Amino acid sequence: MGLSIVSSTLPPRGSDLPLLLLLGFRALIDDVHAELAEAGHAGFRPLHGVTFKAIGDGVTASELGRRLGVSKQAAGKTIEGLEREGYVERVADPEDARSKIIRLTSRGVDVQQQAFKVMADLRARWAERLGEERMAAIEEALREMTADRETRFDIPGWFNG
Amino acid sequence: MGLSIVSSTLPPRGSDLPLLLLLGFRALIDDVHAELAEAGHAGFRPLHGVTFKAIGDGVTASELGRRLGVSKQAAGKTIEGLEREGYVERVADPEDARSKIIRLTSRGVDVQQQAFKVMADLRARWAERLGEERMAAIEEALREMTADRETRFDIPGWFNG
DNA sequence: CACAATCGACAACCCCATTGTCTATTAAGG
DNA sequence: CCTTAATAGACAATGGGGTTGTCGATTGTG
Repeated sequence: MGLSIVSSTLPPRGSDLPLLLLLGFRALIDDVHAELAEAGHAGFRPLHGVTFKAIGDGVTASELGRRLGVSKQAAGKTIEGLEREGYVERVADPEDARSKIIRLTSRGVDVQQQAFKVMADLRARWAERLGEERMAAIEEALREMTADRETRFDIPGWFNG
Repeated sequence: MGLSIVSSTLPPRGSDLPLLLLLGFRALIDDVHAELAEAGHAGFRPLHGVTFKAIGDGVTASELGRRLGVSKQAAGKTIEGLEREGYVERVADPEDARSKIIRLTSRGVDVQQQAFKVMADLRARWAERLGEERMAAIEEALREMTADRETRFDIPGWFNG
């Protein structure tokens, strides 16, 4: 393909920083899930990872809904799916008879551990190519620029609107 | 909150690189859309930006669907929405009577230009805080690590599964 | 000991994306 | 040419996933 007569307006220099961050993120996540798929977790999606992070050490369906930015009913549906695949379980809350605590099963913890390991491996691979110094500089810089922002888990709603 | 007796398994060092990239991306995108909202484009969502990128200099609904990783019907719906808000228009394809070309209106180009400008400004702000050298190093590193990946626009389907 | 608030479950609804089908148009091959 | 396959976009029917609304049970508050 050649040059088009009617070209789009050129983006100014430096406006592709968000895209670069997104591409980097996607590259890592894709590699992580490729590894997970090989390890028998083919159905595990990036969104599940976020849900796992939101679950943390255990939450109620209502709280999970709040963290994910969806209704508690929607969170319940998500949980059902993860429960069916054996990643999470619901146990009675000893301190509140209304609540059921959602927490990772050993299989869930296993996926998470594997994911963490792959991420660390990928980080090492990046460091290998970029040099440990540059790698650390990137991390430090990103930490600095995002220090005032809290980690939010409502990715789909946030992005899709 | 204190230390919980049952703590979650600790993520290994270096496994938070994806999260850092995501946080950085989100920080930038949030700031961009905050500015756009003030400029009268409150309904403009991150997903719309991706759609704009996928539209490029003009595409058919079918092609847009392929780029976004959704059916042409779904792409058509998205287009209707953007059309209603005056961001895109459909014009007949002079070379193919079946096709209608979707392209940005002047209003659409305006939002895009503004978004580009805000992104460049934010990049400058980052450079101010990190130093131009570090900023450039990050960009260069990300470019290097994502050079072999093509830019894909199927974000929602990719992430949500 | 009332009373408001919250938890999870159930039901009804809605939006959006999907598949399937249709006509019009284009491209390819004999 | 003329037939046949492929593609564009419109329309219809379906389904998944989200939403609101309601309910009984339980908790916390004054």
